[in-house]
Amino acid sequence: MLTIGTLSKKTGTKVQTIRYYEQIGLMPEPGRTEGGQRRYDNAQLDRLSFIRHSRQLGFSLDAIRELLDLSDHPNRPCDEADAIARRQLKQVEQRMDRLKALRTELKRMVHECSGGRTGDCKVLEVLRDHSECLTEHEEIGA
Amino acid sequence: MLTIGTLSKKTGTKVQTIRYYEQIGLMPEPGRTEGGQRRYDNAQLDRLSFIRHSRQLGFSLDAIRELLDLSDHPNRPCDEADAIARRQLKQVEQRMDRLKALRTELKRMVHECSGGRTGDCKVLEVLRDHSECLTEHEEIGA
DNA sequence: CTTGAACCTCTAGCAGCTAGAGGATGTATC
DNA sequence: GATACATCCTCTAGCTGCTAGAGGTTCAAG
Repeated sequence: MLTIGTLSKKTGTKVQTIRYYEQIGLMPEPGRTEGGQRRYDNAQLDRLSFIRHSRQLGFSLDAIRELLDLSDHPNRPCDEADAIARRQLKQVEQRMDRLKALRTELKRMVHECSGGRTGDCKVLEVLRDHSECLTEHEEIGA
Repeated sequence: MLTIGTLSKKTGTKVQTIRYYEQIGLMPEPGRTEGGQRRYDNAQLDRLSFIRHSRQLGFSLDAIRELLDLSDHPNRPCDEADAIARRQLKQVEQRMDRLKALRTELKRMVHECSGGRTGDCKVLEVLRDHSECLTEHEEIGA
């Protein structure tokens, strides 16, 4: 019987976060002591580890919900899990591409700054005028 | 005299977002018609473009606030603007590193999935057991 | 039996918007 | 001048994924 604090330490998840996962139905409601404190078993520890690990790989809570669901039904074909992972991979690659463009632009900005007055600062100039950009970049909401 | 809708179209910013920027003090309060509708001038259009462009480059609203402030004082040395851009560049590079590790892991997951049942799906298996990971990855909150 | 760490619930906050309700204004056309 | 209708207004609440704090209770060790 594990307390929420133990679970927290074992998985590196904040206590509040565990309760949050329960609230949104990602973690099941655990048993309680007479006094009303949560007590977990190993299955729940595994589930939380799964969630955390998936989060580290960048999956959204919705995606994780699906993955958990698939994981709970070992006889279903695993195409879906595969598709979710592929989707995630694609997203990661897209984000990387965008970041690459940003890096190029930022490097150029920083490089060209000659250390004078803000009035002729290249950094600010570039920000003022998009047309100076050599690469395409659209980061917002990434 | 530009309406908020015109500003919106010219900068690719949602009307609501412009009002939000005003609310948090990033955009100045514009003039109003007798009826109370906002009317902008070109200086304000430039300012919004600056903000948007900075957002596209991934700067936080706080960073943008600083950059705008610097931009408003052309006689100050531009070290600060430079420092902000460097900071941003560093962040972008860190995010790229993390994404690279994630991509490796995701690729491996997807690659090893043989298309059977979820019960022996490699994707789910990897998520279940962090120790199978070949690379370090810590993405959460990135 | 007392102490004190860990637990409980509840509310509100973070970034950076976005959406919708419910109503007023501005402009073009007749 | 009337009408139509796109656009504007304010206000509130929602999104993701947590995180922090107030104010109070429970558990386990000594």
